Amino acid sequence: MRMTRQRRIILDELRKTKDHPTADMLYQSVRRHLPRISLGTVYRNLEILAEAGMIRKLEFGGASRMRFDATVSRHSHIRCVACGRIDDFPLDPDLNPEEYTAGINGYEVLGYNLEFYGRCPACKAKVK
Amino acid sequence: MRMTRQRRIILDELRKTKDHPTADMLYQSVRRHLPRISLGTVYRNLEILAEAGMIRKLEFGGASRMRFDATVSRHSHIRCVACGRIDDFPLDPDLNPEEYTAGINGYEVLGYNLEFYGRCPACKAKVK
DNA sequence: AAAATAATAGTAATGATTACTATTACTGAA
DNA sequence: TTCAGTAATAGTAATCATTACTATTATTTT
Repeated sequence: MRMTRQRRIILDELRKTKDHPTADMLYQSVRRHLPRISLGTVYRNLEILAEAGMIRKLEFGGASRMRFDATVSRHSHIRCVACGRIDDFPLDPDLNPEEYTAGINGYEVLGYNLEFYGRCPACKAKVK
Repeated sequence: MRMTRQRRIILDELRKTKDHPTADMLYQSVRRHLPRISLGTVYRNLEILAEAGMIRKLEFGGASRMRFDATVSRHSHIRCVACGRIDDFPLDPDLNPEEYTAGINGYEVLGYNLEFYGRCPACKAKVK
């Protein structure tokens, strides 16, 4: 993977912020450095950086648009149902979700979603 | 809310299946009973039924399309990363997510997403 | 039954994302 | 260093799920 000027600046801009921007938000801030960059380049590079494990792609339930996160270490998110803001917070693997409900980052916690992913019996058999 | 023929059949078709269909999948099966129904009607009614708490809307991370679930009681989901299949499974509020990893429904469990939602400090202050 | 209201079918619009294409910028071997 | 090969880009068009719109139809209320 070539670290092009465009790719470098996209990564830098993402790392500068803590607010899990959408592709378009990043496009706006990257344009201040590279006025001729195209939105497609931003999307493509975010995809490539995510595949390389350098950033994370968040497809947050309830939000239509994809969001991106430069923090790749394990952590969780809390989203404000009123304004859509998303904050990081540390995930404690020894806690069950119910035990977090006493105020995360000053939020009033309303609930959580816990979804698992894996390989179903049929696909497990197929690949192996 | 009027329980129109269309709305009734959409609800019935959703209740018949366990595989969390998309709006379009439901549209296909409802059309077998109402050949002239429109996709917009399916979307609108799914929205109305979800608001009434009669069904649940799943916006599963990693899946682009919305999915619908006639089971409104508390439960969780596991998605196959290979084929996209989504299965239900019971959520135990006393377990932390790590403790589920010993095979859910015959799945090979690869991981989980835990996301919280609530009201952020700013919005909490605003509304009250 | 007439008036008021809600829902529908069909179609058009929206908006995020992806695909395409000609051009440009690297890379690495001769 | 040069030049052939390859990757990446800008700009634009296409895709596709969802939502909005509108004239018409169905249901409820008075």
